[in-house]
Amino acid sequence: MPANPLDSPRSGCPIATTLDLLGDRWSLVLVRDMLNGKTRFGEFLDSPEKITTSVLADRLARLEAAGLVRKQPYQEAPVRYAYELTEMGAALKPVLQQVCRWANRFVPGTWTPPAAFMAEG
Amino acid sequence: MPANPLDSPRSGCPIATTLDLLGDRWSLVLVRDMLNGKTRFGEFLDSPEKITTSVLADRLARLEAAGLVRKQPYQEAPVRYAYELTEMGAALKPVLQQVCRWANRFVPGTWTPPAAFMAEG
DNA sequence: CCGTGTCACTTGCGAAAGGCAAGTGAGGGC
DNA sequence: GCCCTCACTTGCCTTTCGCAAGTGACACGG
Repeated sequence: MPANPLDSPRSGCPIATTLDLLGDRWSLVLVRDMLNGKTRFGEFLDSPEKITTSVLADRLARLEAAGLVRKQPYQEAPVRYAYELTEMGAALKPVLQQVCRWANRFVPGTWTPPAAFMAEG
Repeated sequence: MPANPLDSPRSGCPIATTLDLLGDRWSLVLVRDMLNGKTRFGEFLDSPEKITTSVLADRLARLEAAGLVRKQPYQEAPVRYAYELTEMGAALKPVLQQVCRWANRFVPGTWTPPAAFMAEG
């Protein structure tokens, strides 16, 4: 796949184009974690879904290339980076809220997200 | 992957569980087509994203196993099947509408969906 | 009958992506 | 000097994807 899938979408359909970028099992899990305040590599590894380091590094790079995530050093010596959502990335929140509503209604056993996450949507 | 990923979710998180089922580049494209009235194998092949027959057969089977899609014969001799969304599948419409709003706002070059698709959301 | 065509798939194969485990390197603490 | 943490990278193997071709049931035309 290209580094930034938005460079060569399969079609102009907004759904297909979004799936070119986010249509895998991990990207939106990372967006979820960032919406919940996680910023560091090690924090993403701690999530219960257990992403591997190689896939995590790849997804962070792709999300950054696509403009959803910004990578900033939060300290020097040694340099450590914080990953945070851009406006474009944070704007996926209503999408994830709808996903949660759907899953809570139709898929038994899914957790109810914290009220703070579902608010203002 | 298991035939029905909802049998062994990575976690109880509604987002992760939904991605176990729909987190690939094709499933939601098919849901989109069905929401737009397509029902037959050949119709899905005609979409501009050009899914291959093997992936299409696999995704239809998985969506059926998960309860999002119902497969019904619409004629005999030869038997031909129509695929249509169940209530669970059709309930993904608000998710796709949010995806369209996001993409139209942030991804240049995406088509504006027909008003009928975006209505009542 | 016999070939041609359509529909709905299945099969085979090489390429790409994903999962797992181990390694690396910069620095901090003792 | 030694071990620890953090943030990755590398290698290897398995799974999935994409493309192409093949299959089987039937309708239609000549």
